[in-house]
Amino acid sequence: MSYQSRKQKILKIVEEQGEVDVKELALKVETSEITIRRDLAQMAADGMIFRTHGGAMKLSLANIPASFDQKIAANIEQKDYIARLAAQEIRDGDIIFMDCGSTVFRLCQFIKNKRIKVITNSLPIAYELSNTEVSLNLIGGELDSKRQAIHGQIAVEHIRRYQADKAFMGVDGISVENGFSAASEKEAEITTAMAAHARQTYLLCDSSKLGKDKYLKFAPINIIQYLVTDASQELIKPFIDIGLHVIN
Amino acid sequence: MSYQSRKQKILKIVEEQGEVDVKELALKVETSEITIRRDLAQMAADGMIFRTHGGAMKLSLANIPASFDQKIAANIEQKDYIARLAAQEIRDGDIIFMDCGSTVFRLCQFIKNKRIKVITNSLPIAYELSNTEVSLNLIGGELDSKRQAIHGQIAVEHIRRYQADKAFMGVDGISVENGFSAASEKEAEITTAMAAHARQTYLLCDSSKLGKDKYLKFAPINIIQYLVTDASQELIKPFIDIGLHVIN
DNA sequence: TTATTTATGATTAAATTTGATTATATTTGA
DNA sequence: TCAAATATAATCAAATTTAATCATAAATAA
Repeated sequence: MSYQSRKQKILKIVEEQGEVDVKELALKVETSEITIRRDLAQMAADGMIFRTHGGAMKLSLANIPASFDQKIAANIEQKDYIARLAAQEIRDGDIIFMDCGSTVFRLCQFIKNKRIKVITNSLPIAYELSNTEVSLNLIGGELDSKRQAIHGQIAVEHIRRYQADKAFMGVDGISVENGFSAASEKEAEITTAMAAHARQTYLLCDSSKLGKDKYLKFAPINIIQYLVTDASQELIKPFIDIGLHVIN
Repeated sequence: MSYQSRKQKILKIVEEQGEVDVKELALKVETSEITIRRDLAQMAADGMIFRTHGGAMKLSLANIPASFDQKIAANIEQKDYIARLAAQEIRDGDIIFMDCGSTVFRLCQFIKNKRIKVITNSLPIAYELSNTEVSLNLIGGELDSKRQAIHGQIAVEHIRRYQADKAFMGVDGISVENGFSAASEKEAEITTAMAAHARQTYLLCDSSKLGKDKYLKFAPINIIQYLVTDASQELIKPFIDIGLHVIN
């Protein structure tokens, strides 16, 4: 059986059952487990399935409750490392933007006791920071339930009313060649608007996104001044070379 | 079963029941208590649930400040009675305003499956209605942490952008003689703005507030068309006499 | 043909997930 | 308040899964 038709078979099984483990797939497709793993890795990279530990899931099942959750669950250590570094940049009295990135969310735990004002479009952040020392300003507009965040024209106009000291943001992809890229126009709008209305802009970005491009390129790299990351010197170097401040 | 789908299962149970303990979850998900604890710890860190001693709670139930919690808990029966009546006025396709009143909050449970758009300044309502059939529009601006709601000039301007079918609101005091009165200017602003931008305005008001005045008189009674209440005929009569529709 | 790439499988090492155990912390009720 | 009951955290160990190499076979190209 060809490589392609095997993949199709796998996809069909995953779609039908919702969730399968590697062993079962190997049996049904009559191949070794290691081949199944290789196939699954590729298919997950192509966004055809959601890879779980031990098997795979249908995308729709994996995403429904909140794609935000799974994003957040990934690479927790790196994200906390990055968030802690970013938190050190914040001074009492600052007015900061926080977008709906999963790494940005991890910032919350480190800033609960700071006397700052946070302007955010993220519902989880709003929830996490309500009843803390932080003074909150919510960006208004339509709620995107998948991201648990507010997007759209109204949100952008809201952002434009303010001038913040710092903006802390995430992004789907960033590279020296193509600048910022996103998987959604909505996120791009917010990122651009926040960057334009903050004196200093920090990108919180784990190594998995550095040097990667997504389908929508939306801004040159120089809309930010600081890159906070856990990435290696090697990965960071091109960004330093073009004049970005890198915190790591 | 992968841990991803186990987490989803847990989340679903927590959302449905509002509150569960570890033992029950372990039983239902068929795993050990320690695994449940680990999952809950992660989910709480990710802001998906609220971790309690012994189990977990739905976010919208937890972390609400005591003041708001008490307001909601007070006179539950009357509030639910009023909320149920109000919910019957809502049709699929409606665009409605909901303010941060505690009786208005009780409306949520009755409208989760309606295909409507809700524009609200209340954070608890936003949490309660996120991930339901309802499409949400959040009013932006400064968060008042005591009321868990957004108030202020920016919020008022946000409201003015929209024209809704119906507005559902609470108030601190209402009387035939003095109209609407509130304990805070901020609430008065929001009430006035919502009433002005809805075709039909419903006041949800338990008997304890009927005929009472608070220190700030801010609007004549005729900014609303409907009064939804549990009050006795005797209390209601003056309002009917001046031409208000009373639902009870 | 021969060389080279590609796909697959086997083996081993590393990482992840889970459960058990024990010590610590929290809650509850006298 | 204290003590008993309960829940949690921390540590360790086992099982499972995955990643990393290497080797082999098949397919492709020169």
